[in-house]
Amino acid sequence: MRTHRAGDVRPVQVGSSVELCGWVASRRDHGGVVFLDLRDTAGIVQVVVDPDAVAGADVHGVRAEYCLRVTGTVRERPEGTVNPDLATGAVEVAAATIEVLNPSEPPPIPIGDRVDADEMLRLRHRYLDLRGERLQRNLRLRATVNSAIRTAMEAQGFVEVETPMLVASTPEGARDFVVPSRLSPGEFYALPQSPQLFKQLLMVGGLDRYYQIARCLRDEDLRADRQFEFMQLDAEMSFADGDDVRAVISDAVKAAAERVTGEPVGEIPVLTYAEAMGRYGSDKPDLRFGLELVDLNHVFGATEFRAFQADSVKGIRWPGQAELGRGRLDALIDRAKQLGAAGLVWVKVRDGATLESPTVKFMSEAEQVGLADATGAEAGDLLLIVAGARRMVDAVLGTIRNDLGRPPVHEGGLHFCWVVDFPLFEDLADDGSPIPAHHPFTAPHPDDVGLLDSARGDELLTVRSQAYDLVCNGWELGSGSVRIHDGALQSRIFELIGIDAETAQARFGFLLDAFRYGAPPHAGFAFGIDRLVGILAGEENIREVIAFPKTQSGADPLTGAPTPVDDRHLRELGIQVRPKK
RNA sequence: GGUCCUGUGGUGCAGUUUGGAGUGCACGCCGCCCUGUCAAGGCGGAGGCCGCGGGUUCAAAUCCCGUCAGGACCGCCA
Repeated sequence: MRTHRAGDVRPVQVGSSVELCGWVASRRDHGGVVFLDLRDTAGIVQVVVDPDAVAGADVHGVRAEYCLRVTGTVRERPEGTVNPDLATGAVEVAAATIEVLNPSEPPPIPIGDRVDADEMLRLRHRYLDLRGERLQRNLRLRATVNSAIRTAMEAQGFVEVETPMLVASTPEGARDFVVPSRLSPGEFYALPQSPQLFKQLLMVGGLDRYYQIARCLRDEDLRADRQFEFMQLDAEMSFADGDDVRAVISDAVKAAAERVTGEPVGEIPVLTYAEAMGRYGSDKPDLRFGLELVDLNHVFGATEFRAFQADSVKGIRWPGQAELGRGRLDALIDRAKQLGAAGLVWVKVRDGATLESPTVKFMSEAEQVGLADATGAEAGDLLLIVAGARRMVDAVLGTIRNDLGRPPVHEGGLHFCWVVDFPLFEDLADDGSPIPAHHPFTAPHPDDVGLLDSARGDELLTVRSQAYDLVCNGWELGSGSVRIHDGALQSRIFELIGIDAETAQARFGFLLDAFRYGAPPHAGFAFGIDRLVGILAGEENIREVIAFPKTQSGADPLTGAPTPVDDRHLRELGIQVRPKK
């Protein structure tokens, strides 16, 4: 039907006949001459129509988003009418014939690079929104990322294996989406939260290096960076440790980023969890900006200032902000309190390193000097200090750091980092048993295995694991770990987290059974494609990189999902729906 | 489960603080004019359950209560 794509027409085609298909992006009808901007997936080209000379449809009747086939001749634009904003702006197509392939009603949302339509309308008419530059660009970028990842993984000997979508439900982790079984009424499949167990079985099965761009489903509340269903690069390696896995994943992520941006991504730095929390107050630190947390414990170790007599005293130096007004300072204090701190002390640094604050009078001379030294304070800076329990101080200052300095997603380049040595347990349950931070197959750090037996209570929370996260610009892209392949150690972990042998066998028996047959040491990783694509596309919201996303309440305004189903259908499944309260 | 923001012709907004006639802006739509525009321009026109329900009031887009929808966040996401 066509010889070229509209957006591909260039001066080399001047003089030749072309046949183009696309949509009317805009029309400018001057009566005696009509300009049509014809859009297709490659871009826009200007078609010039002389109503008296053109064959086919009445050009005055053509409207926005009509689907057209245009034949004509490419010519240089007359002097002074070149449009530098268009890739095709040096040329235009003089129309010989115009064929209306399909007319269009006036579109309910504007189509183009402008993005001011209500998102509900955009989703309801997604097929129109998809015609616009933004989603076209984002979906192509996404395809590029997928392709680069596949190429990189295959080059390293990884085999793509598909795992089932109908799996067994497990009580751990996120809420499962559940699928009723017709052949076993009253029983249910779950949709996979991830291929976790299957990929470990593939290792036992000798596949050695597995990967999959896998769809994962979790029935949890949606967010700007979370949908019910999302894609992960899921991978697992045998005879490999965390370093091996991180090297492979770094390679794939870098390949994707480089294919998209054209810029090399440098070596990805590795931080320990303790370092990330200590310096950035976050396990997903945004390394695009400074404002690092400064430890002040050595300065205020013997202080008379009651507010600073605490487990941890830390601060942030905010350069050049000493003129901040009372209102902003009070807002920072409120923010700190809202985040769980008892308060927040601000100190303004004046000329000659004089400190100004309602609290300076409580600090000794040596403490004031020490504070200025430790933070590297210069005249004009503002210091923000929080004291209290160590975890709270880090968390509060980490959040405030992001409040103060975090740039929009499209600014500041790409700053990946690995965070390693995560704690094995995130907290203690009410009965005192530790709650796993990752999943129960995560191997403890080799240096801390002894602690599993000796540690009591809170001490267990210091046990490190061999779990690691990949972070970019403050977004958690994904996580992985070295898995336990030793049956005795696995039993010990189950015991610690309060899963007795019987329960473990009932839930994970098939995996534990498999591990009895010479399971290889293995480690793996999974990261979210949607989030990576979001960052690379400069989008704050992953709905912008998904063709057909759902709203925050889990609805699809286009198809109307979710919907009720027929009673007959329910009866077949042995399901009765309870009336709403 | 919770906190906050938003809801006004087809679209994007202003109007809500301080109640007084559906008032306004831009885009789009319809008609006419127009041979170099590119978000074309000119003239004219149509188009409204102010999300929905209730309350207060002589009077509600505006104040109050509830509810629905969308969004941001907390909880949740091993």
